[in-house]
Amino acid sequence: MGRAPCCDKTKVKRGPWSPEEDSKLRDYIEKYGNGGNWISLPLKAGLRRCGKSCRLRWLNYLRPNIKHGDFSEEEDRIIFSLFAAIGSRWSIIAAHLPGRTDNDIKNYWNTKLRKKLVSSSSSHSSSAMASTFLNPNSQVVKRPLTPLTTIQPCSYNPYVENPNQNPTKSLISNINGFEADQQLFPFINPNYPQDLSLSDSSNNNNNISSTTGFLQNHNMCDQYNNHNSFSSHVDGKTPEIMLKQEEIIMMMMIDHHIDQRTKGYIGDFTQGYYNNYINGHGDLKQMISGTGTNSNINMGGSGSVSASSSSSISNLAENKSSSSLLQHKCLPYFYS
DNA sequence: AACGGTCTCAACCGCGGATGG
DNA sequence: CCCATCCGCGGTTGAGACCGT
Repeated sequence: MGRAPCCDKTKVKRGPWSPEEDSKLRDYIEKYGNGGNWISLPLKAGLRRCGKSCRLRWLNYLRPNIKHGDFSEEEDRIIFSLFAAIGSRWSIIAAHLPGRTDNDIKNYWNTKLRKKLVSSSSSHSSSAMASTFLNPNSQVVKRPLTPLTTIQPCSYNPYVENPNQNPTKSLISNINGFEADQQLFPFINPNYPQDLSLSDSSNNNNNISSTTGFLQNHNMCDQYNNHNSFSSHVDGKTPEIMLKQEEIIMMMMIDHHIDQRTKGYIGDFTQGYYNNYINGHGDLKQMISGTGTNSNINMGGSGSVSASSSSSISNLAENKSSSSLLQHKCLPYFYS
């Protein structure tokens, strides 16, 4: 039994909005707002439309200060950075781009940016990132593997948003206890040379990028920010944005970890956590055992977190293979 | 000019979460 | 605590525009 429809589809108009309908909706909202209820708005405004359709039309098209047209290179960089950090959370990404809607950004990513990414990555020795991921024994990885046996403090947190740009919405504020854990996410290489060229002296915190809000000493995001994204490395061989397998896994684990936090699990992000996670994901295990590169991973600590109620594990239980997780969280980097 | 393939993007769909009775 | 309702989100669709032959 499916969910009841939000309105009677036979009694509402669908498809493109006419100028008259736009005018009615704009006039009504400018006078009365949405009255806290989109469902009843169409009736009050004299529109034969579904409330959800009105909401969408207003948010994506009619609302003031909507920016249409081409995206700037700076906007591209911000989208790349945020997508790398948080994936397809379009509404959060949109919050960093004044005037842009989540729908716009989603469309832009799907039609333009992803292709840009593919064409750039494919210019590196036949899609370096794809081959790195899909063929674990690939020799494309030039950067030494991160020594994960050493826990290094890491200030990167993909869920931190620039407090200067977006004071209203911060995921971190909703995830109790998460702040402390960011120091336990060592999926960056702390020894990798940092490029702080975008440090903004006008910013009170010189470690925060004025454009993206990401802390400057995060390898991955800063390499998006500080270079022409996906351009050739100086040595002409190593795409700087390349993710290592353990970085990918760590990103997935972080997502998993946050999911657990939101469900009230408060265990540490540790060796035990890592082992539980990997053991719960057969394909990851296979990927790792196939390479041997991560066999000495040691997350430090001794605590452990049950993985049995995470959304990731639930996905497995529902026979959504963890490849779908890979697809969601990782493959956007590797489309070829 | 005609046609077919591709691209774009506004709009729709359905789900999960939040909220309030 | 349960249930109904609404909101907001991300994924998907499809009509029209565009492009190449």
